Amino acid sequence: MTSSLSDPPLPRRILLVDCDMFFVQVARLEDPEGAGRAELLIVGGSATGRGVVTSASYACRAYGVRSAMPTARALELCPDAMVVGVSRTAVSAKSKEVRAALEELSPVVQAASVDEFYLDLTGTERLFRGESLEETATRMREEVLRRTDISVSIGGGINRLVAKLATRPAKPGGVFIVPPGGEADFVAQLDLRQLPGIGPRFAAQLKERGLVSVRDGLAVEESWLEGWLGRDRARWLRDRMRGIGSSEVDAHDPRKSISSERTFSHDIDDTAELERRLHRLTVSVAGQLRGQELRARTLTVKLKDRDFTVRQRSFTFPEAIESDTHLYARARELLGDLRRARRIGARLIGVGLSNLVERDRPSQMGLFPDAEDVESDRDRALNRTVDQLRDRFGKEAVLPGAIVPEREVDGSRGRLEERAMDGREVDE
DNA sequence: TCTGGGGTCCTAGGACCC
DNA sequence: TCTGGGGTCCTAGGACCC
Repeated sequence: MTSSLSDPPLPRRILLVDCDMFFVQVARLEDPEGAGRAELLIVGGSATGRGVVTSASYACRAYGVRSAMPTARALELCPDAMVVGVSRTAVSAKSKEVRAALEELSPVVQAASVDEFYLDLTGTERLFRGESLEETATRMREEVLRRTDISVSIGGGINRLVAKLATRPAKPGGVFIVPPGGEADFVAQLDLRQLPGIGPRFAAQLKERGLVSVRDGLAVEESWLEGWLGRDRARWLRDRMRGIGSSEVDAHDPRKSISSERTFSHDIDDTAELERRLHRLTVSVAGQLRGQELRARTLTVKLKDRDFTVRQRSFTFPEAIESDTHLYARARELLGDLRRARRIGARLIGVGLSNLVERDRPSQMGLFPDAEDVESDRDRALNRTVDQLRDRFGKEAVLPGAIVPEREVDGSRGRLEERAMDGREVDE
């Protein structure tokens, strides 16, 4: 029964499970009496007055509303729409539910985003008793809906690219499988702009050269394409136009970065105020970092200027670190660099951590016992204690006095700060 | 109309090493 | 003494995706 080396390899069976207008569905489940009853529903931020559409119901899309569109614009197109927000916590919890349901139905599941999951069902042919991939996908769709109340669409094919492209004809709430061998014909019906990796900018450049559909692209000389794009990009495009792509689905794909950014309701030109915002964000991402038992080597601070210029500065530590104080001390310097380079009102500030390593992996270097950029065990113990305090008493309990002792603190924060500094007193 | 927040990946130049 | 080529790491910026 086991396959031998002489058997031809079976075609891969890759599915992409894509939640239909995920944020809208979550908002409706969270508020059945309000959002749940609104046919015309937009999920998006308007808290700052600078919000954009995160997701819109299909009824709204009929009016031309699209995600990433400024909410104000969406309301012009569709004045009767209800606009709501939805908590990240609820979205993330629902995403985990969908993933857990899929993990019971498929051997390999990789989350590609909060609402997309790749499945590799290669090798399940016998397990599913000769069921076609389409039948399997249909069964999964129904099972996910039953278990999580989330409607999904499923695309399938021999690789990730084709599975992803197949979700388009599958929507809304259906299944579409591209049969093995049918990839090139399937992709040839599309426009270049629909291929993942071809965004507004590249699509415009292609159009300038008369290339709009995949057929247009396939008709040009490859040497011409190489002359324009260079060998690597030309090859990349040629493969995509033929439906050729990777079929690797990796359930253990590690996280590569953690970041947080905020757009202000009004531009900020005051460096001290920017530092306060930066401090809050840094404490938040550092908390996420420790929560995932990671450390970071690279820290990046980002500003979006009033005129939408995005600038960033980053610093790589000799060793991966995790403590609020060390990260913020360096973040503050990076912000200083950015401010010196261009002193102008900012509409957004952000902070990111990358070059992540698992916390308990032995250090790669260990050669910098005296360097000021290396944190001590005591620094780490302090931060973990603060995390425990926050878990017990809420996020605001230890913010921000314990982290920035030089800033003014009122009496109660002062006491908390001392308890946090002592560590053992609150350790369990 | 006035432009979010969370990510991934790529490129290109400079430093540094062999 | 002068010159070079490859590999890796770091930084800044940008395209793209959901």
